[in-house]
Amino acid sequence: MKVDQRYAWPLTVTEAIAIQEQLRNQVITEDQFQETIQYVAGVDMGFEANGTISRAAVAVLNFPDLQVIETTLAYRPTSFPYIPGFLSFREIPAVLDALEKVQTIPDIILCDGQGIAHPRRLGIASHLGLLLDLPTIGVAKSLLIGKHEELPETRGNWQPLIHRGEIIGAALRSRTGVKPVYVSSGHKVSLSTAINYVLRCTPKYRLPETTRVADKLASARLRK
DNA sequence: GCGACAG
DNA sequence: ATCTTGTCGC
Repeated sequence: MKVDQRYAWPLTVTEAIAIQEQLRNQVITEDQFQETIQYVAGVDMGFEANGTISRAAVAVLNFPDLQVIETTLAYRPTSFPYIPGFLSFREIPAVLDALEKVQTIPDIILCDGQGIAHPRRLGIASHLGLLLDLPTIGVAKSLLIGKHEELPETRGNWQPLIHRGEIIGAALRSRTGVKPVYVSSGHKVSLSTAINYVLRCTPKYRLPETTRVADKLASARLRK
């Protein structure tokens, strides 16, 4: 798919904050996509050579069957350090490279990380969704900000994630008896819809099949 | 000022 | 994220 790569990436945290503050108002947290979802994609990142090389993998699966349709891989020098709250500036460049190689344009992308469950409401899922103008959902393995009540052990239960009196996402039990995942709107997807799709993409394991496939492809262990 | 802190 | 073997539990 075509990806606009003319985007100017920041070199400092100060510049990054300015970009986040400017983009946060453009994020849409309501459903804004056609009802017929045919393809869902997942992205995964890996790093090599002491973190100097970024490796991005994209997996496109059909929906709701979740059969793998296509996968792509891309490398590029890492240009931004890992700083909590600024993950997108470190990972999105390589992700865009991998997405450029994709033939099948996904209807929704599930990202490894937060959507609006972010200090300035612009986690990696929201940022990527804005750049691509595609619906995105944030699915994180751990919490960045916010608090939530305990939730029942059985799959499907969830509790709202609260930050400064706002519901920014949900702690969702994607599998019975395991730690919850943190779901939030990325762009053009509401929270309830996001939860719905995450559950439909999580038939067996804690993480969505999309990210699991991408992870397998980019697994450092298997590449060694 | 002291912790917390996506991947 | 990454460094890494076996091990506990359903």
